[in-house]
Amino acid sequence: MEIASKYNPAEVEEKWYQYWMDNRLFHSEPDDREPYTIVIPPPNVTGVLHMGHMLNNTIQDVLVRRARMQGKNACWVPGTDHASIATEAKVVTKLASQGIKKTDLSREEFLKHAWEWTHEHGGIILQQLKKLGASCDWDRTAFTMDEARSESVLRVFCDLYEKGLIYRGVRMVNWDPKALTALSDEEVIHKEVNGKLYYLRYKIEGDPAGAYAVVATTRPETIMGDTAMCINPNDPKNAHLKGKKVIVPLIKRVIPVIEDDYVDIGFGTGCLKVTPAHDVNDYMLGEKYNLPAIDIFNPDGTLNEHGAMYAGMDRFAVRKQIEKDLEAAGLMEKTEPYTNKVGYSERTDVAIEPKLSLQWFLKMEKLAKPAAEAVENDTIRFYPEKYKNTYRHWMENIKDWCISRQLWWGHQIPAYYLPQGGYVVAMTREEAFEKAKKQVDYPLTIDELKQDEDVLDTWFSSWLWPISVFDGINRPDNPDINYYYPTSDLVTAPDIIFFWVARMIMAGYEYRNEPCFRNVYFTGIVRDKMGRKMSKQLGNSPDPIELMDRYGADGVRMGMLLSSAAGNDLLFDEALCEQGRNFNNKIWNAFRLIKGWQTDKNIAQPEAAKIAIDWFGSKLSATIAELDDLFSKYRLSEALMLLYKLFWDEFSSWYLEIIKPAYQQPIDSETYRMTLTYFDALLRLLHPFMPFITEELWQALQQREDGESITTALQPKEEIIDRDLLTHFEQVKQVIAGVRTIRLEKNIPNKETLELQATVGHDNQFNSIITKMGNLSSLTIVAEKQAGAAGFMVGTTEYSVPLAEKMDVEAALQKLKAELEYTEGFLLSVSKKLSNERFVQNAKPEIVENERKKKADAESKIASLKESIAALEK
RNA sequence: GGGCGUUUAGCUCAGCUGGUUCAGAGCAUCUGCCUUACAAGCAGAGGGUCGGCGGUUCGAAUCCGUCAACGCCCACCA
Repeated sequence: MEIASKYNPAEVEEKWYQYWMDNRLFHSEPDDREPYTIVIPPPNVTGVLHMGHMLNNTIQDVLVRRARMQGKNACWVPGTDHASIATEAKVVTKLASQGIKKTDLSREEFLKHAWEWTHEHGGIILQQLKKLGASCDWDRTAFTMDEARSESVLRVFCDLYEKGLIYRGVRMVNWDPKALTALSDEEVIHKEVNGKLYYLRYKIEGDPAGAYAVVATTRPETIMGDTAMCINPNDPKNAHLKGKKVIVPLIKRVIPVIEDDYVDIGFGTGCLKVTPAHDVNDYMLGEKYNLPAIDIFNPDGTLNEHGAMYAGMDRFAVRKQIEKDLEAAGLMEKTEPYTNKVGYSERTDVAIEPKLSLQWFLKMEKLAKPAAEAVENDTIRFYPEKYKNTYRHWMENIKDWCISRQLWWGHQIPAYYLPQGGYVVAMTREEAFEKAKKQVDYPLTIDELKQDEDVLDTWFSSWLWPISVFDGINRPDNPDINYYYPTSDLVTAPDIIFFWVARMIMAGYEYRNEPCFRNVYFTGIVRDKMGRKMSKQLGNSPDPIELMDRYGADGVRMGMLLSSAAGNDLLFDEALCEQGRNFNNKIWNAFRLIKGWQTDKNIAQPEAAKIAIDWFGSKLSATIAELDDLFSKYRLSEALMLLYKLFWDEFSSWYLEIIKPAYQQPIDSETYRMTLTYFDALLRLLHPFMPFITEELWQALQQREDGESITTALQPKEEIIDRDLLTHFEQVKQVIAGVRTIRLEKNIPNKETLELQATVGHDNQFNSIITKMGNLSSLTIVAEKQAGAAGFMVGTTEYSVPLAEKMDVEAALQKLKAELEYTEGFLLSVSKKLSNERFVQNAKPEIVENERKKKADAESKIASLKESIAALEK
């Protein structure tokens, strides 16, 4: 059978994914085995795969596949998120393109469109994950708005309400004038903006001279909402304003001057305009001094009737216009350039408007306590650990969570308002009706109940995810939740540590009284190789699907993993995928070589092969031990690199080359058998990283049973490690490299055999290997180095290759002298150390001993170098 | 304004509790090879005063201080 010299991923990937599905290899049911559970960070239901998903899901798949191959009952639950605000925005845009305005639709009509959109685009991303090789249990696919998850959300809302943790109230919230909804603090991104500081003149009421106070503000358009001016009581320069009233420019409303030491004497003029409806601090002052709050904005950021002559204009247009008007009226003292931080909506990227509104909130303090402790005492571990600090800081300063959104796409808040005021909270309208009847003493029909129009924040469903995917909220004692929960690892990006991770931990303790996962692996952000964040606008984000077409899923997976330590940003470079692809090809060709050999039972096993088998066995075991350690620390890219080197350098370049029979010659069956065993083990070790090629070759390696798969084969175990052998073998490699270097330097073709002479200290037991790999005609021990031979040293043993042609004595001398000089310098520093009494006294004995050995070795090396030099100089 | 983190070879990064894993890896570079598994390859080689300065110590990439650059998170100074 002819095998192509290049691996073609396209031919095998789909085939094996189908095979895995057909044999339900990723499906999990509770049993006696130890569970290993991961819940996917659910991507937006209408999203498409981007590089961040690639990284994140590759890591999860590596962990899941490895756990599965360790004999654990591995369960990776996939699913999608309804992404309330993002999806609603997409639907609104799509409708707009068809000439339909959201406001023209009823809630039901809009939701119909949204569901259509969801069904049309939903699940694309899950199909893309299959291409990546994600070994999810697709039978368990969940959606944050499917029936079970929705019921969970409502149940939790009712429960927290009953517990008194959810309340409704008027608060200053972050208002998104584009999405027309309130946002949580976490959804606001502060950006530095270049603006102006405007100095406005507020005339003092009744002052005959027309004196005025000057107020510095960044938002002159809000003066119509001013209900006071505030000064610091200890500010001498504004003392004359005490007890006075001032007149708001343009609209000429009279407002009092109040005093509070919140005001910074040094900022601006020390006078602060107070607009309780549009600034968080002003709101607090308003509360304190009982000031009226005048809301001058419509929800969309235009000015309402309180905006007087600016009514109907957009807030930013008003800012420009009012500047001119104030100047014209002589009420603008001056403006100066000023940079300040402005909050922007994470989703719509418009400036947030602080707005007083009636919203639902969740009290966080009680929920946060066990969640904070769990991370602090390492019940839940973060990788990398530095995020513990970030987490702690947030938890200690946690504020109540605004959970209501003025949107339609989401879980509608299960609060029902009574016709004559008041409300009840219940799972269903029917239940609400029952409750309501008991509360009122007037006749009530079920239709008179009006359900709250708002929906819940998306994260209010996501925070239940590790529990709700196993239906642990609705049925808290079902076999799935009892078996799979707590989940094992969570793999996610650090930017949602507060949105999601922290809140999941809270929900976990509140509803299961247990951590929701044991370990959290934070991935970095995928950037381009120039370090820029990948974005659609920059167009620097490659299409993952296209990448996989080009390099194979395994190649891309490897590319992602090669440079991504936990928590480190990944500078994505296609060259890494190329490296991944090349590695696939290397494995493929090693397979071709092995498969091409004919065995012959009658050939005796060569000594070199026998030694190589022993050596590689130890090397393999040592690597497995190291691999286990790396995995326990979640150092995945190092783990992969370790295997890469094991396969490429140790197995291909050394082991295979040593055992390789001469061209078209058969191999002895014992060596062949062991080689297949090793290859099988290597494939299993590599499988979590590169699932497709390893399955393809594992199946081709020998006859497998129907439905058998490497995905459920066990990881190879560590066996005996002969450290001595490993050390010796490294010296053998050096000897061979020495011979090869001489070949290269002297321009001797590989085909030509060489003689190698070794002085005392050479270990004869590896001669068969050295002879084969160095293509030697003889390897002899000599008492003294022959003059005119090219040489090198390994440890304290000197090797030389007598050459027929005349060698370049000068060059050889120079090389030897340089080495002598270096070694003498080295000896000097070691001797110095040893003659230092304090070192000998203070350092650990084994270290001193080591220094003595270094000294002895250096001395012997110097002696032999001097001899060689003397011989040459004769 | 607070807090955290990073700085080691051209690039991306390892170097745990100070001393034989101490100056490393992969990629890139250079040299020689189309040697019938693989040129997407083979063999070999070069390359860093471990960000600067100061300190502790017999000994510092490693500990302490300080400065600098960069990055991230949090924060209501208009």
